[in-house]
Amino acid sequence: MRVTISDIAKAANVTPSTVSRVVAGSSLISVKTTNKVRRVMREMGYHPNMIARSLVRRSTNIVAALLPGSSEQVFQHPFFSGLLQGVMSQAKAHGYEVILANIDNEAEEQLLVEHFMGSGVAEGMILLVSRVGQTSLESAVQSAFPVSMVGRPIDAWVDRISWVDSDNFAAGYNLTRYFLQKGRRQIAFIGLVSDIVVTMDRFAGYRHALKESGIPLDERLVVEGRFMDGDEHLLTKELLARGVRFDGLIAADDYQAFAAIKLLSQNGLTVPRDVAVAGFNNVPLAEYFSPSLTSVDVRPSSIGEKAFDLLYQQIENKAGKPLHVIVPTALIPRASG
Amino acid sequence: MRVTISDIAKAANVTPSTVSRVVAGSSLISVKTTNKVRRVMREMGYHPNMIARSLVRRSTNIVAALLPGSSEQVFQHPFFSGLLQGVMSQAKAHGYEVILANIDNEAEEQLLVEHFMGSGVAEGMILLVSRVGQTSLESAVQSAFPVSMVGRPIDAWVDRISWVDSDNFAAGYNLTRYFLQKGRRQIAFIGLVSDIVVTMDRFAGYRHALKESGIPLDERLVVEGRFMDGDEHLLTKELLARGVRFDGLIAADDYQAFAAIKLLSQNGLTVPRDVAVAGFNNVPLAEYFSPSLTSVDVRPSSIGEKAFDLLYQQIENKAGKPLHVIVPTALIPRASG
DNA sequence: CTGAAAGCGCTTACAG
DNA sequence: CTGAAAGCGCTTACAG
Repeated sequence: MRVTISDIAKAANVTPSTVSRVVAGSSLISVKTTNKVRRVMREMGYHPNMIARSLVRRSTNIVAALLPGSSEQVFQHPFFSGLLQGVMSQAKAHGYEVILANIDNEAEEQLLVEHFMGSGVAEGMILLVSRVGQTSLESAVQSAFPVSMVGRPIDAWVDRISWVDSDNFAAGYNLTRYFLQKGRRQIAFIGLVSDIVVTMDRFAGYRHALKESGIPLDERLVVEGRFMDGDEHLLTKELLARGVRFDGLIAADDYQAFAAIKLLSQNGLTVPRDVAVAGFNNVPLAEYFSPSLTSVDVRPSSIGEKAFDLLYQQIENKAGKPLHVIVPTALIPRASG
Repeated sequence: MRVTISDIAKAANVTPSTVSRVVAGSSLISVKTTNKVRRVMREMGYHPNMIARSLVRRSTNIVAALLPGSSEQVFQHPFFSGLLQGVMSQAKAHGYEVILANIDNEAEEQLLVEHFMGSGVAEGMILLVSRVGQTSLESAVQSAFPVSMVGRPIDAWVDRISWVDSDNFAAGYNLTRYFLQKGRRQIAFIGLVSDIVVTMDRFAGYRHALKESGIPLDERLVVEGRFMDGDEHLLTKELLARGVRFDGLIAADDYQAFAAIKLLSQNGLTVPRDVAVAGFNNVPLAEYFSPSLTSVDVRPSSIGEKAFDLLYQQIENKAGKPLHVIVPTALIPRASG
């Protein structure tokens, strides 16, 4: 049997109240009593039961982190690992535990959100999700349950919830400008997905840079589609199938860029000589790949840290207004373009 | 204020006991009462407080997963992502939540283990750690706190604790045989670390295969060292510095193999023509790399699933003996050798 | 400085 | 089939 506070109280000839105060480090208790109780606790191997404490304090020091999708690819994507790492380091710094949950589908998302709001286990939740329009958040927002999310939500939600995002517009703009300055003129953009805000923002930056340079947007150079798990090359395949010449290629994600480089070389095109290629996320592989990949570091662990910080602020101050943080990005030029 | 079981009881004109039974789905309660209570619960938006429930049931349906190291590299290594994915899918299947914790250093490991054993939050813990000799487990094993770990522990612990491991000896053996059959004779092994059992086992398989073929082990072809975070190339650098010819190279981890290929080519050696190269873990990049990397799939998500299963068995049956599971590996031949 | 008492929100023998 | 009561292991006003 576990040793409880009243076991200690008996052994130390005090009441549970006193033991509790010693555990809490109260300065009310005399040094003598404190020492005696401490000794008994040590001897008997006492550990406070956090569940009981949580029940009375109404706080668990636990937050939930919800990861979208259970697909291997999503789970293993370095962006999410980075996010998680940031969340966990800040959680640890503030004495919080992190419950990790993955969302298999939209129906489950609703259930999970309600579960975490209702069960009293988590004091708040972080949605590691960029996809939006999530009705699942409606109840959370209305009941002022602390929530923060990664990725800017759609406009209607933008001020109702705390979020962190990269400056994806600037990142897309800068990357495109970089290619333009290197003399590229027919720059393709692949991996646009209309309900993934991140890709839309990057694309908007790309479009703006072209416009600024007086280059008309050629829609045949834009390939939409959410491909992963080894199907990323289909984007480039489609692009090639359109038969339009291009000398630059920007992919919404590094893995799509890797697949592009591979497919281009299979089609007799040399990177960067014939086509400059770049991606987003600066995954570890970007450095190892041959040619090494020009990419944009979005600092996922910083994003994760901020996501926790925003959540923490809401937990501390329930009345506070939702806040937004933009984490800057950094262009990492490498051999691919 | 949250709605509690007694709020529901009042509104439905029954006692808390009855509501509790309805929540639990007890068949004792009349259909009429059940329906009435259910309706009230729905109307008032009742969610059971899991903390209170856990306190009385003495079970939280939460397990802890402890991840070694906080370094980016470890956290982002696909092997650990795979492990985590497996753990989480089985946890979900059994109605468990997973608290993720990372261990920054050995001192913290001890604290974390004690925390999770003592606080009553987690019903058991999974150590996603191969490193061993861990005195931190002594107390867990003695108090019969459910634990499972990934990676075979040292001999003294092998029957005291449940664990899952790959058949690393066989994997090392098979990979070496594969190179031998392709006519390679001077096969180097890099990334051996004496206190990482995984690498020792892979190395033992390598040595055994050589011996079986009557090829003496040349110690100058074995490079020890735990390198990560971009320093992996130092292993190959050391190997080259020794000035001994080799036509095969086996790295304890794929990332070390990538770094090797890169460094070899910088030194004018072509893979696989001059040197066949292979690694372990079959990370997603292995397929994308140029040349694609021969590797060993260790099925990390299966390992994670088993690790949860073993833990679950102990939670269900505290008296049960520790169990061991070996997950088979698969050699994935690719262009590098 | 310390104690007695109430209470956090549940569950579950025990009665009827 | 339902209720009254005790209890899970803590914390914290209230008293002294």
